[in-house]
Amino acid sequence: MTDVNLNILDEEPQLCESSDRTAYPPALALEKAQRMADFFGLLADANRLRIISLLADTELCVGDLSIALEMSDSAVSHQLKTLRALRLVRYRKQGRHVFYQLLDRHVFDLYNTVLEHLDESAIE
Amino acid sequence: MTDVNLNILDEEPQLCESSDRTAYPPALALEKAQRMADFFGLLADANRLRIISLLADTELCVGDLSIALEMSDSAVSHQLKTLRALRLVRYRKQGRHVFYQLLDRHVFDLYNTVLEHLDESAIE
DNA sequence: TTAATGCATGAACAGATATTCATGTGTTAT
DNA sequence: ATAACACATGAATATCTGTTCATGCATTAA
Repeated sequence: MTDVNLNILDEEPQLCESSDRTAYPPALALEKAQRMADFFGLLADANRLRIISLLADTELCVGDLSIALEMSDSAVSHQLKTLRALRLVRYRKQGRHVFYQLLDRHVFDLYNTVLEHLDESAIE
Repeated sequence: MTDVNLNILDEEPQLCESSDRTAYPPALALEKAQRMADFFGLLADANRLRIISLLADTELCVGDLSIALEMSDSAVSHQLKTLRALRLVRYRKQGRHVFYQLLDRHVFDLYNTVLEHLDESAIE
């Protein structure tokens, strides 16, 4: 209880201020990190997640989504625009309706992974 | 090639504007969606991802991180504050240094999942 | 043809967030 | 004791982002 260093790996570099940046383990490249961040950012909006959850199971048009999610048509449409831009959804036009469907299953896998994670451990 | 409805499931409800919200499949509850969004939001910042990538392999102090990532001490410290608030990192004080280490492996799993995903498919 | 519907979109606005800057606290070195 | 160092933090700032509002376009209904 007194030894705070108890469970720490002892082979840690302990560089501490070598001031030579190359002495440190290579960090994730900023550009790649930014692309990952953008990807996670897609899932970092509650309404977008709810749209994804619906479009994963069912093909729905904009009006359907706005009713089911109690959002405005415009808000839904804007969200779908971003999902479209990243090819996460496909859509087909039928008359004056536009039906959307989730295209990228990988995104849905991630969605489910985190959903289960939050169920077991209250992340807060 | 002419049938746009080719690969669409035919048992789709096609509700379209039933105007009864309960007629639609239940959307992810807004509160839960928000918690998921917050979780993804944690990973939606390039510098935070780079911090996570370093702390997953190595125990480092604030100064180390700021040098390795070419960020200001203050910016790093602020980021660590948010990671700390969510119990994603542990830290131990040693003299005037504070060493940080990634605590939540689940986050790192997600990190790696997306990292690999971006490697194979250029998401843009 | 005219009106109404479904959707898209640009601009404006509001809220969130990451960084910098200034400052404070505690520790080590001189 | 005094100075330098490592880190934390509040405030201010700038940027990003999601929604609303107004409008436009295409399609269907009257």
